[in-house]
Amino acid sequence: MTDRLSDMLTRAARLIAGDGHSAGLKPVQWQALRYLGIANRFSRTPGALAAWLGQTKGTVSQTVATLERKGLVERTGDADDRRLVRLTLTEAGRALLERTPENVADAMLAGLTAAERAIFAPLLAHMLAGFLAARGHRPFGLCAECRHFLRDAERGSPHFCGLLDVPLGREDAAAICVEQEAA
Amino acid sequence: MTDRLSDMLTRAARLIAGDGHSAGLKPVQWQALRYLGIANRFSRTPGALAAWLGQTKGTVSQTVATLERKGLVERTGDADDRRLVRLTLTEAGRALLERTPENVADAMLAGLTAAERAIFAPLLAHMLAGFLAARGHRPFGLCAECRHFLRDAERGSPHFCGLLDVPLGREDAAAICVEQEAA
DNA sequence: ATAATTGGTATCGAGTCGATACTTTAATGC
DNA sequence: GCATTAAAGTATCGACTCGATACCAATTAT
Repeated sequence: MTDRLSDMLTRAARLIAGDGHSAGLKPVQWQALRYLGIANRFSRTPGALAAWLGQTKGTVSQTVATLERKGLVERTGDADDRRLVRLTLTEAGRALLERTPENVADAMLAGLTAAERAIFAPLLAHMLAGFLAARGHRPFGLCAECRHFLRDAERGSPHFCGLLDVPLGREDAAAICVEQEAA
Repeated sequence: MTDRLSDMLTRAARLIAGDGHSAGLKPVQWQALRYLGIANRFSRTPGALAAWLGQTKGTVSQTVATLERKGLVERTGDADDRRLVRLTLTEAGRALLERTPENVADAMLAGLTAAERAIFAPLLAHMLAGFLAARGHRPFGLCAECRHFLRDAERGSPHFCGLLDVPLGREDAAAICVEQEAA
């Protein structure tokens, strides 16, 4: 029997994932760029990006190289763990990201009313989280919703990460993290 | 402000659309194959496939060529309109399709209860249909749910297509059609 | 210390993908 | 009827994707 829901979902997915051939970039490159715009500083590495995109390290390495060649992303080595590569959006990258043209995902969501979105969002979240957990992939949630997140730490910085033992700025807390585990 | 729903949707889309690297095929090839398994005979052409996948004719032409080279699909010219190319799954193609391994879209949907799916399906349908209409793309619905569909035609065949002026078998009626317009 | 693990890169080959240009066949306009 | 326009496909190109394999360097386990 033909599963219409599955086919519909797959088609929608293709339309969304295949979107982004403007400005001389490819869909994955846009997604990488967008990820770097919403990930906190611990998560802006090739490895985390690979986990987010569901690709191999090798593939991501090339995508990052291309973005660097285009002057949109910068790689810098980490002083503490010298295996790590930190990725940063350049000014050009950030600028490009800000004037992103129409986006298929957003266009689709725009067709839903606020009420419908309020029903849709948790369903999608549940579906995605269940899948990721079943496959042993990282969920990538908001830092502030993590069980290692310590709100209003006493010292300097407003918050604190109990896992990495590191102070968290306001931007970090509002961003996505590879290490996130739901509270 | 970061739109978490949009990012979540995009990630899910990538995971689904990027799935299908088994059996020496690529994701698009699987999707093309699957489409040919659910499309009625009027819709099994390169053009309709391009519309379904949201790609250009040129790209699809190559994908089809690859599938033909692999012996999974056959092209035959149409006698009436000699511009048309009819695509047919070969035995090998059909067999491969039947023992398809785990599918990300299905795996995700499996995480929902029947009740959740019953809420999710119409939302997704609404979202997708709205987007397609806004962009002037074909919706691709069930033949039997088309406004040109005439149930229980008097003569030989069970049903009839008022648009193409052609009798419809039971399989056609239960399949997806490029020409479909909701009743 | 030595092994195992982790984070990344290099290279390869098949394939994707849009863009452009082109061919053949059908429909449309006088 | 015949010229024009439109439609369906294909050919070719160039940049890029993508997994696979192999590899290196730094870190962590034993």
